[in-house]
Amino acid sequence: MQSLEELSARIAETHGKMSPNFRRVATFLFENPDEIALSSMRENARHLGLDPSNFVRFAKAMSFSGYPEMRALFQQYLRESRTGYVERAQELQKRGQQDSEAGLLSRLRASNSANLEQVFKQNPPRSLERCAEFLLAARHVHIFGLRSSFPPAFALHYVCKMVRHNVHLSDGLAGTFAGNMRGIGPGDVFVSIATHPYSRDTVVATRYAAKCGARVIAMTDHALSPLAAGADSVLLFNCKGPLVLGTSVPVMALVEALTMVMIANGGENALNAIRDSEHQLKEFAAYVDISGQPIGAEAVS
Amino acid sequence: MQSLEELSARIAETHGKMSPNFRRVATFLFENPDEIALSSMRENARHLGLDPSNFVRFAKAMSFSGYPEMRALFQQYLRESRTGYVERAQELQKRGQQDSEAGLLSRLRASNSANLEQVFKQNPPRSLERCAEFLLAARHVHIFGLRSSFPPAFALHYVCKMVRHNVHLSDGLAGTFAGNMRGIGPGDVFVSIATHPYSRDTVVATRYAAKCGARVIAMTDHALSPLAAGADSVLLFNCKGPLVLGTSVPVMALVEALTMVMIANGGENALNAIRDSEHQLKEFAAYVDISGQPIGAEAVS
DNA sequence: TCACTATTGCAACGTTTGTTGCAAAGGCGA
DNA sequence: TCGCCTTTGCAACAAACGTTGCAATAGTGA
Repeated sequence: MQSLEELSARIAETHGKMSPNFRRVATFLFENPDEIALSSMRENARHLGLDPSNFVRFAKAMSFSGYPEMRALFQQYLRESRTGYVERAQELQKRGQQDSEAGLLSRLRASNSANLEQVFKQNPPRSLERCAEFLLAARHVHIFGLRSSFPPAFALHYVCKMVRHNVHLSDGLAGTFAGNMRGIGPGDVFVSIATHPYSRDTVVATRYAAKCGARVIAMTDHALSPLAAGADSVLLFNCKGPLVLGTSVPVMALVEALTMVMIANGGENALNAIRDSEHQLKEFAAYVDISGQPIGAEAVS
Repeated sequence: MQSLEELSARIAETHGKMSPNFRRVATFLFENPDEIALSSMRENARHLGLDPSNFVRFAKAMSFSGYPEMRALFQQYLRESRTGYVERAQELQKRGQQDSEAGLLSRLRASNSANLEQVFKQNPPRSLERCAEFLLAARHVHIFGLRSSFPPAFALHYVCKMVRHNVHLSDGLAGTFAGNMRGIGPGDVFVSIATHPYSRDTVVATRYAAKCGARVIAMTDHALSPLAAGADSVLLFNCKGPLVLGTSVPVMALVEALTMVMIANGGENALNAIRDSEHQLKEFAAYVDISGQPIGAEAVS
């Protein structure tokens, strides 16, 4: 018995022949897997109104050496993919040899779905609205994200720039951090994006912005992130998955949710601004259709 | 002390004046929050080579009544980040009854889910594997994506660069397209990313690359896309959603699926390359922990 | 009905946990 | 150098833990 999947199969197979109490334990396992991992056996027994021994006997009936061995599975599940790059990559390769390529991908898909759910769960509409208000009311908006956090930063900047012109993306090109942030102060908004391990520059810049009196919106992966400390608003997302490196899918979803709320709250102005941007790009023949011909005004879909 | 945020602030505030061991404990908290929740105090102490009492004293120094009270915060956090199916379903129903803001967001979420499903449906493992082989065997890899397609291009480049050094991202900085692609030819791979409306530069560059004999991987939104014509491999994704502008979430998922397959197929070499990248970043103190201190080798868990 | 078996709570066992007093070690100013 | 304060490991403690033998109970077949 080495995986939750095996345990699940074993339970399903014997569920019909179980005693009432065993059945209650089994049900509890499925409905509260996190509690198995986090709470003690006795606590869970108390919560169920059962004697602790039921849990021990259940574990042994499932051919574990004891309860701790069974619980270890649930703990492992909870911390799955929360290890370092290297370990995760090794696991990835192991799995790749065992399972088919398709299995790997389906795991990725499952993790994506779960992470997306979490983004919407962890960040209530109120949080997003609050951030959107900050952005719309800001004198200047600075967006900061490095390395793997650069794509979402760029995406946020790309959209914000359409709605408002005073939006700046710090890409650190040729060490221009300081220059980009010159003059930041009260009335400005600083959006910083980072996940563990946190880039030094991002942390420093965020603290500097806060010190200068700017409002700070932190988009990060954990409430304990150095970005979250002292931020005016914190938006959370998960970046853990079966990938070797963190996934950016949830951040992107979060960024897009934020921009959507911002545009919705920005009224006609925001919509018109976007329409203008689009039109301008077409004017400059930035886009082409399938034949390679520039898209003219009449070709707008 | 009732929340992780408060704890975070308290630690950040006193981190400078902490004793060496306390600092190690603090660092451990931030880098392994899950282990605090899941493992026992003694286990974590063992893992750190520290006496258990350090943890107790640390908790008390942070004005907890004892270690369990501190750990409860971490457990609660882990619990909340992983809610059960039932709660999720209930919330889903609630969402439907809520105001328009939430309605918009739930539409966004639904569209995200659907698009993600489609990414995995439209691109069978075989396609991804084929692309991964191209990338791993290439002499040089060029990645091209502009505007809203730049984030996924950057993300792809960021990961590929860890595995292979001969990967180039065309960002069009100062009109350097042509320069970046100089010398492209047989044995090279050109990855181009674009959605409707297609950037003129991307189309031109892609055709040029194909003409030079490079293999072309097209990541685009439609089989009829100008990128798909003449490409050696086409990966498709959807970019339509309730947003005014297209969504980048599906492309990111596609990019990450591709990189995952690539790493899984890359063997020890890919693994070592990532290990090197990671190490190099820490060498240069690119990352910090909560206090703003560089993450040194001894802090690597 | 009786006898047999499976089920379950109880109570005690040894283990591990979180905790704390104490003393040794280390650092710093006078 | 001395003396003081902080830091840290050690060892012992109570509490909580997982575990198990035993007896009471409930259920089943003859």
